[in-house]
Amino acid sequence: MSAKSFSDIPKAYNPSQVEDKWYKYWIDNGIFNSDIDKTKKPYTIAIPPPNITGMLTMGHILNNSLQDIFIRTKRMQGYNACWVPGTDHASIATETKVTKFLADKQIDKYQIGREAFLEHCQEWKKEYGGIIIQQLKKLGVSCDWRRERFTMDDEYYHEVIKAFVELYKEGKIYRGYRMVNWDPANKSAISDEEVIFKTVNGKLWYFKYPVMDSEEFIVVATTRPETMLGDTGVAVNPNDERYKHLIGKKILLPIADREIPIFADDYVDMEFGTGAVKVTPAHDVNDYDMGQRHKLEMINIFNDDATTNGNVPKEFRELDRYEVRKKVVARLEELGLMFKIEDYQNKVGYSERGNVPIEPYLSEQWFMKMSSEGGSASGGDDLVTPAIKAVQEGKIRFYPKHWEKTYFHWMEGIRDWCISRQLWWGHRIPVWYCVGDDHCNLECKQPIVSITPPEKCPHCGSTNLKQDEDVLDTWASSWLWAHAIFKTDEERKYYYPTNTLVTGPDIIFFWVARMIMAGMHFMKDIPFSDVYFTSIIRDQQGRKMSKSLGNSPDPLEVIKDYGADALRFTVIYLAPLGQDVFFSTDKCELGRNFANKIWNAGRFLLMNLPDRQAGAENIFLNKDLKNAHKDFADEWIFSRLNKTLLQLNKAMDEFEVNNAIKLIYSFIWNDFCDWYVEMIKNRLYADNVEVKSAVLTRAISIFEDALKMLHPFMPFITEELWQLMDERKDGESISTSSYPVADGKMIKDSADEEMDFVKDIITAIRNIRGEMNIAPSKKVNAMIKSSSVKDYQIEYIKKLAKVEYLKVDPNIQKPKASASAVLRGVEIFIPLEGLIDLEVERQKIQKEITRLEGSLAGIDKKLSNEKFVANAAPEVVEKERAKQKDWKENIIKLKEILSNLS
RNA sequence: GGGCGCUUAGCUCAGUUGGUUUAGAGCAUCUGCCUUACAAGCAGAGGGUCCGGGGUUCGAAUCCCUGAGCGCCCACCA
Repeated sequence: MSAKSFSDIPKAYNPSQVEDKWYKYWIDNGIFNSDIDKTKKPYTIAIPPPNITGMLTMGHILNNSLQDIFIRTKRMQGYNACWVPGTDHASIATETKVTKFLADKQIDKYQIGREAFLEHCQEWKKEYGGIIIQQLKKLGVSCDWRRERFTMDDEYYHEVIKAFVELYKEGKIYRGYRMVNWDPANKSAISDEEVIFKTVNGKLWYFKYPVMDSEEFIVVATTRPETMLGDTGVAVNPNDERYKHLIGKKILLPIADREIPIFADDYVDMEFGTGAVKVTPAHDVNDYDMGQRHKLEMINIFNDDATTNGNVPKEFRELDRYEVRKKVVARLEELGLMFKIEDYQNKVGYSERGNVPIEPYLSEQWFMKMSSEGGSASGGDDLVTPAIKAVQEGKIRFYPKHWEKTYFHWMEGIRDWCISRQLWWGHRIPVWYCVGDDHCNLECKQPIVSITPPEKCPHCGSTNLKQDEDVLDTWASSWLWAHAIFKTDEERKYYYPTNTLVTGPDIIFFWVARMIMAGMHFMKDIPFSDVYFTSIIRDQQGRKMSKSLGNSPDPLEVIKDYGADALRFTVIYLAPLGQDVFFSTDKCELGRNFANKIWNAGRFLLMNLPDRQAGAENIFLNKDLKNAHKDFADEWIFSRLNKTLLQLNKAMDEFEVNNAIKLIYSFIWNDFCDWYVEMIKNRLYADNVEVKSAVLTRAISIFEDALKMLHPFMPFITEELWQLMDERKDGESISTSSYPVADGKMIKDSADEEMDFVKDIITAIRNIRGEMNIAPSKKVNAMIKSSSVKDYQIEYIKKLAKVEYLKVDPNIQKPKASASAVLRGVEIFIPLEGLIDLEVERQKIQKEITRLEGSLAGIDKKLSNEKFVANAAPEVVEKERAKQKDWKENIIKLKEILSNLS
């Protein structure tokens, strides 16, 4: 780096010029790369792989900023930091998108067929799949890009298939004809977790079903009239007196003209509706269960797209389910069988991706067994038990902790996972069927499960084999992410388990829980030790930011306007652990302003360096002088620096990242800029050359430490300034510089105390100036009646409070027509002949006396309470006594001032 | 129907195992300033029944009970 001259450095920080330059520098110098290095401890993060359909959202910004903060901090602290990036093929999400994309071009997925469709998907992935990765780079994330993974890479694909075969052999994967959640838009089964329940305003229809051989009707209520075409029974509660006489009788189902039984089942709630339930075993989960219990006929009335099939009367066939609903209702009305219709609010399950109501649907699917028979309590050889234990035993910690409850609750009530999808984009299920020759026997019906395609049927020898058409649920591949991203055993041994997982609580079931299961099962170890659940980013109205609502600002635009550092800072600053965040773009001013503040602090230091500006005074840096010529201000800033570091480490250990950044913010802005920089100016502009060198060297050293502490949060500006602060070698970076280590010995209460005293005096004088509307450019004279103000403190007070002549003397007489303040046993007078309004001053002092007397009364009461003195900790009582004494003295002094005020 | 979280200044939030006391910060508001790092800034000021009601305690924003409001998750009520 060649030194820049001060005149090159603009007054306002301009991020766009800086960010791309340093990102390229980091990549070119391999700063983010990680390889096995047994001399170093690894610190590993596996990125939650964004979908290839994804665009960068504010959620990604928060999530990836956090990961980058963790990984950069550890990298600087000497760990072998490895952040593996990648993307998820997102089976159903991508297939939905590509299908729609093709449909817009009048291309039908089913017409072109599987192979052609998959080619389109690959093309689509090539075109759009990398966008989000490119966008992430703008944020400054320090991933090892050489390690980029995709869930359908060859090695990863193989890993997924291997896991399937393994689990099948262990009996943990099975095939079954079951009722599943059917997405008619995608014509595929989906898992329970992919069903989103929405409250909809619907109706409750009451039908009259005629009881056979009787004049009676039985009235049933339903939210889905169309399913009556598949009814095969009517259920009542066995204890329901109203219907007891009908149990065992039959009903002639209207329209379908089918005879169906009336039976009793405990499931029926007598209070709801009429207490009689129409039962459609093929299209409702509860009805299915009842159907099983009572051996009812199952009549499937729908095709895979939720249109009616041949099992309904002719005129009702091949119609959309909502069309049929209208027709059924109309017909029942015609027949005089409509009893009544009520408005009714109920919850309807929607397909997450298809965004249409799901249909409970009977079909042949693959399932993964989650807990052993009889629940998870009984055994250890299932997937769930070790995963529960890992969290229970604290091997995996959740932040915030309360998510553990949600996790346990779900894990304990877990049901088998439907992992097959009637889709094409994804990992095709490694199962083949013999579709045989003449000599085929019954055994040939057994599926052939194999990692590689079998050549022939092991039973009949036929080579006429057909692979299962289905692909796996996307989460049945991403659940292996934590280990499958590492290709060799050696790498797995070194990097696995990963350390911190940063993800949203919305995928705790989809992904986090299943990754834990996969880790415990396949690796016999946890996949990560800490899980940080991010906040949800909401807009100003409190709505979740989402693509569909269009209320999420484009992060790239925000980065363009405010800078990546400002965006990162703002999002982290606003996001406390476990709380939602209300974000709006203009809040980024917070981060931008902070960046500018740091920028100018750096500028100030740089402009005093001789080699940065021709003709500047000769202040040479001399690292040997870093601790020379220290006074209380220096002691204080070191004390503050080290205290901040300790608090920062603690906050980071507890994943309180927003507290961490607030600590840094406050140290840089309030301590360093507001006070320390102002205080060193006296010495910087004084005569002693060595003192000047010492002061500037020290200030720069402290500033560099602050830059390092800030670097994980705001990587670009800190790199830029760090590079400017000193001559750096080629390839050197703040990213790989050593992180400051806290030194408890540097924390000195005496320095803090002395500084507070001086600050209070300065603030009191500034306060008077403010109230008297004295321009900052105008100096005043001041007197301090005290014996405790030290000579060396006087220059600071004069400088920072803009005092021309400052007289300190324990025997000072208050001059007439002066404003005054009393604090810490010190009286301050500012003579303001002609400027002061005595009445206003009198009121001000009186107000202060009243306030102090109020406080004093409280403390008097407290201290005269024997129980307090007896029970409270001695140091607390001591503190109260000290306060009491201090306030009493102040009151006396103020009263004296008041009486002499003329 | 269960579970979880939240409620503190106009807004967004801090507030450690109860005790620096006058409950803090940023934004917003008001006042004065282009003071030679920074107007994206500096120096000041005002602004609060800590959601309501009980209780424990010498002492509660903080712990317990209870009520209200908001948000989220889970659950098969036709």
